[in-house]
Amino acid sequence: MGAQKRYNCAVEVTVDLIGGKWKPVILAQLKKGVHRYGELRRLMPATSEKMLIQQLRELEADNLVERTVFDTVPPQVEYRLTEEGWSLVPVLTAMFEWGTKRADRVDIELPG
Amino acid sequence: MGAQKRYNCAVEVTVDLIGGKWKPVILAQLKKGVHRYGELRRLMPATSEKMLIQQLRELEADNLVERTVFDTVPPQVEYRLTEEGWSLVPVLTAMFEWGTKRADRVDIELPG
DNA sequence: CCGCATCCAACAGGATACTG
DNA sequence: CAGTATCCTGTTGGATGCGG
Repeated sequence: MGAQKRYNCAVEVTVDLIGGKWKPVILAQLKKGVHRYGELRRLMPATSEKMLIQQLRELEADNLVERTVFDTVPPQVEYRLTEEGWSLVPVLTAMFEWGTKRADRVDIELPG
Repeated sequence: MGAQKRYNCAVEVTVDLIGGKWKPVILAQLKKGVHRYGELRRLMPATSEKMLIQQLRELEADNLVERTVFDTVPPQVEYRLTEEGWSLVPVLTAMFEWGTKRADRVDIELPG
């Protein structure tokens, strides 16, 4: 176990886990609260189904997100942050706040 | 001006600018101080010349990094954060600290 | 020393159609 | 509702060699 990969900087570890286009966005949404699959889809309309489910699976494998299935009809699946996921909040918050300020400076429109 | 692209979340703006495998690492290195090109290469041995120069150019174009050329023999080029780049420090710090703790939890070795 | 040019492999990501 | 399966494309990233 451990030591499968070589990192020269702690930042690389973080990038390896939450890098990519969508993971930070998914986590930021889940930071606001538990969400069903369909809710996430609506919150992230630019993401394809494939990417969303794929990234969710990877986040689950890395123990950052927890998936709960309710055996109902119709099916219901909830996603929430794990404790490890919650530990990412400072990163997510910093990214959200910087993005907000940058959007303001460069005149980018953001919803809400 | 502005409004070239559609974002549904402020986090997407940040990912768009400092996403990818190397930009956060480059910025984290420059946060520690001004560095020459060769120094960055040694600090990031896993990066190819092509990627390093390419990412530096993009960071420069986005006004996060400033490039200074000294007309000497041999040539000397310094890279430093711009004011806009410095505004990213909370993000970089959060990523560094989370990576450090995660490495500790999962038993990953980090230099220094 | 600080790059650029070229070629190539791998993977992240997107479009579409289908299923329990 | 919550996914799967398949196919396809663009970007990321690596290797190598050359140039001011």
